[in-house]
Amino acid sequence: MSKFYSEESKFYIAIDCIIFGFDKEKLKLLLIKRNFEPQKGKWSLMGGFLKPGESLDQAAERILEKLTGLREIYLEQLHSYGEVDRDSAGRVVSVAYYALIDVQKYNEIENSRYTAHWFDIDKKPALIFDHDQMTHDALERLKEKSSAHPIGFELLPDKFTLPQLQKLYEAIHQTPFDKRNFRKKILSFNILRRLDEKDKEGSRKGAFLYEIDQERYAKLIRDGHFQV
Amino acid sequence: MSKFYSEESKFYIAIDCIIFGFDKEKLKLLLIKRNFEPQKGKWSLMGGFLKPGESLDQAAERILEKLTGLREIYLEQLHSYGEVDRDSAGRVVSVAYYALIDVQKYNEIENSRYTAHWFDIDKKPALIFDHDQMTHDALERLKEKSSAHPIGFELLPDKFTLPQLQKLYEAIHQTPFDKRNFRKKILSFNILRRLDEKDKEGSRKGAFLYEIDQERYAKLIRDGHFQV
DNA sequence: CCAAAAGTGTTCAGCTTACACCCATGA
DNA sequence: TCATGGGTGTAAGCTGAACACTTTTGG
Repeated sequence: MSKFYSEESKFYIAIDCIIFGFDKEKLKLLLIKRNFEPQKGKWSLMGGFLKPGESLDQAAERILEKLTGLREIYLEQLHSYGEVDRDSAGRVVSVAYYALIDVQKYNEIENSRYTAHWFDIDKKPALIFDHDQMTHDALERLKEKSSAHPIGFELLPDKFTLPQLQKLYEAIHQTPFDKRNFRKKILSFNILRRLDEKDKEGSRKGAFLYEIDQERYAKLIRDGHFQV
Repeated sequence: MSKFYSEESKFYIAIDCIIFGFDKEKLKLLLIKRNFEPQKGKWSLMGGFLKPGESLDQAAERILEKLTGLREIYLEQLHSYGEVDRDSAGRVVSVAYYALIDVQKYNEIENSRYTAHWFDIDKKPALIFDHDQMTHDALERLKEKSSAHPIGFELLPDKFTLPQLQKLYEAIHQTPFDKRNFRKKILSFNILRRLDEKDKEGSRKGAFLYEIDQERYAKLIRDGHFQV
């Protein structure tokens, strides 16, 4: 099989997942207490090692599912990290992926294999190795990406209100938006259907729930004229 | 050293470089005739294997220098490719980088170790493995990146004319720009100094040469208000 | 009846786009 | 003198940003 390359060196390849969530108020990050050495007991991103029979993408899906139980999640490769000393226990090149999930979907699932916790993005603890760097890079990517592609919806439940969507974009960009301009912009894409139903959690008056018109949404992603 | 991970699998890690150039007319791609098996004699991207003592970035720099003799080149990680069967000779995960270089600088260098050739981007031959995919992805990234960051200048010589710069942006975006609007926009960034010198290669009249005001250029990159 | 969040339009400035003619020069 | 590419300004439309009041309802 590898007869041509046999004099070359081989390396461990890890996959690390930056898992973003949103709980109607704040942008969250799912972290685990590392249950193996080195650095056992410290907070870290969910990760694992690449196995021979799987592609990088498949490994990322496997690792994400192992923690959250969820499949068909928005998952995108971020960057590969290859400093020689990045992992204190050996030479490991890590390919980072970031994922967007609806916190409620994860919370419904019993998961006892890991000690996991959702942290507010601005209150996360220091992480092992270069995981802080990865998290920072992922947030930057999320900012860019969510400006030009309607991926923000991946973080919300199927039904959501416009104030919730706005809070999400404000959390990602860490800056407030004007309510009227934001609504005008979002509604102009014509991908939301207003339901005859209100969510009264946030206020006395209640805010209308919306759902995505999947057909128009798919079309918008293809044509790509989304710009928040 | 690796006592913690010793039951995990290891992999070959390759670095492949998508090397873009510009020759005052067209966007080019530097390819080599592969001089080792498998697929010896086919056109491919310049690549090599990661070695134990170097980071991914260092490996990319080493490999780029080996082909072009150039250091301090614009070089950025693109994506990692990890399909199980992407390399027909074994399991290899490849981390792709793209580089921007001034064709003239490369041409001045004698290089006999490789059979290399600059291809017009739209006339490149079919490449081995998933290198066509990598090239496609790199061009997309270059489009995005050059819209929001002034990296186009990396592809030009120290002195260049505005028609040349425009041709470059047209080549990258594969679409024509309006001459007056393009000049207005570029000059509005205040990062170019017009010299008292003309380049007469392109026309009878000759076009003024410009050079970059490095100070303002660095400032613009920091502040990031560039938008073509 | 009051507090708290939801919902709703208009105006202005700045940017993007479209567009046509004269200039300088070498052959 | 003419063919070729270089250089220049203005007007119209569009988009993004700023801004304040009314509505609903639970307590």
